[in-house]
Amino acid sequence: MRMSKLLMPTLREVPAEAEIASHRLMLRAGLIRKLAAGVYSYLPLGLRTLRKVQDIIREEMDRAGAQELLMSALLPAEAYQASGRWEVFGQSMFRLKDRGERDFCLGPTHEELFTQCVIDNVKSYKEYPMTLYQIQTKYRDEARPRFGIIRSREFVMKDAYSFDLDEKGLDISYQKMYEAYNRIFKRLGLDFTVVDADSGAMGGSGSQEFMVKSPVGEDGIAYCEKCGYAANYEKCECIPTAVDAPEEEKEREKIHTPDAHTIDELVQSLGMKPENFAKTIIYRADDKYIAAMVRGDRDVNEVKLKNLIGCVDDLELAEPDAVREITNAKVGFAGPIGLGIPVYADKEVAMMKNFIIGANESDMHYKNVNIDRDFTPDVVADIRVVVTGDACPVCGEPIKSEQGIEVGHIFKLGTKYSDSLGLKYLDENGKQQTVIMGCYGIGVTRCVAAAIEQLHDDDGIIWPVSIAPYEVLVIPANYKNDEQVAAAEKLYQELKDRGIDALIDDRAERAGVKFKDADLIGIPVRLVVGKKCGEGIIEYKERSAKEAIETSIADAADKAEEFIKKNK
RNA sequence: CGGGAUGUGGCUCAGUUUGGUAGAGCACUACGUUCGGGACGUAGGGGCCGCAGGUUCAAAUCCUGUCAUCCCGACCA
Repeated sequence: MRMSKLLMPTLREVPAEAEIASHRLMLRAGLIRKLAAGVYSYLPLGLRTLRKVQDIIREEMDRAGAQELLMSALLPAEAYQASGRWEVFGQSMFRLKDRGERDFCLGPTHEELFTQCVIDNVKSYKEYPMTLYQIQTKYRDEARPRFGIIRSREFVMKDAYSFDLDEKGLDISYQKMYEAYNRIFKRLGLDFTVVDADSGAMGGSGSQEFMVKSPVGEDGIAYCEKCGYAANYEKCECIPTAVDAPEEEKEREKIHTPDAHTIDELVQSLGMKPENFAKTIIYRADDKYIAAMVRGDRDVNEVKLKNLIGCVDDLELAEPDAVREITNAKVGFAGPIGLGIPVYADKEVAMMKNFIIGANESDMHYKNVNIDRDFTPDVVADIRVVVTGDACPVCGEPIKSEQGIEVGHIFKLGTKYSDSLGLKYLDENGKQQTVIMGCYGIGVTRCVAAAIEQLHDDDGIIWPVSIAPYEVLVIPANYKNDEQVAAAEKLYQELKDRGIDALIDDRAERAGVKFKDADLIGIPVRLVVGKKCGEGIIEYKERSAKEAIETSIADAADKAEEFIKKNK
């Protein structure tokens, strides 16, 4: 491609709307343009990269035995009504009506459609196992789109669904996808981690996320350097630790604690440490109320709590009025003694001695409280959020933490959709069985942003060869020098003849402008035909390298090709 | 959905406090000089000052409403 003909509107200045590196660079390098919040157009360079990502995904999915198909993005309401998700999705679904006032939506995800497709078209158990996938545009009306392409309202996703006759089959299908995903992200040049993830209230034994480590990531990763354990923060199991040296149980005492309704204020007024307190937090789970207890220095993990109580829909902090009614006190003085709702205590609370709790009476707390003697929780379980330094649940070493961008998720769905939609089969004994499903997603557009987030410097993008819009960029340094231009054109032609994605900067621009743009758009190899052209010498530079090296014109194409092949 | 901020030419922003009829840099067009890390000079083109009301002799500027965008949080199959 000739740059003089390429729609590549690079920006010298940073658009005010962009906060993070990938967003800034995608705008500056002319990859995308915004149409509305969370809605972007892909310009030629951006599209080429997006396509290359898709091609890699396609190759690896096909290699793993999955079949590609394509569902509509425009879907009738009925598709989601049987599974109940027409309601569940609520505001985050783009809804519309056709001219006959029938309800439609723009598909946010396609579990139901794939399940229905199999129901309609697969007639015999002999056709299983089967894995289907598509690369498709999804629509979600995010409450808050952000970070450019990382969290947008229209995005490209690869979603795959496996259909198996039994659990053992699902394990095999899942494993194949696990391996395919590892190959895909490696080929995309991403530095990623696989973490255990939450599988939601609907159960399911396996769920793993592929995370690209990045400070701008929206998910927390807890990991262990020693044994390699890694989990989503929400999922990470917590090993309870006792803080107090063993001591005698003391007499329980009611104490006056005026206006001390936070742990901080209690610590101030009583001169104790946060870990001497147990906080009791009132939640509304769907339409009933429950209490959760964790140590004063811990936080409740709402995902764990939600899974534990089997709360399907909504788990939220109780409204202040409800708290006052339940505890007979101002907000901030809740405690388990005499509380009329179920109490879920964290394992660590069960290990505490002589601790302090709210007394369900305004401005009053109890001290020297002991579990079982003074109250008995209905359930004791792991319901807290992991913190850095906690013991690794596998080997006990201190846990570390990092932020990550979720680029892939593989998940054993089980029979959620096959049950609700009726995907069954007759086995060889004529007995009716339910098909078992898995689902596997990759945020394709998000991968592009994640790659840039991880691979850039102050000057611009540093594309890995596999997804670079072009592989080699040829620059005649002085466009008025006929010798340089002719040599550059010849080199460009040779690269193209070798099947390399080559780009030539044939614009009537000064060298400085061309170099700046070259760095910004991040083409992996740059060949500059300049002053030493007459001696048969040009400059070879890899975008990731600091320095350029001189090479003969004769060798340049070989050198470039070798690098491309090696890193593709 | 709660909190905060911002809307002025394609981009970055000044002008708003103290109303007086719109400006800079970059980009664009033409010519000349320059020519290996975003050149310089001269001359140009381009703006319903987000939108709608209101106050006023006069509104980018003050008031009311509304829309949009960004940031923090909540939410996130």
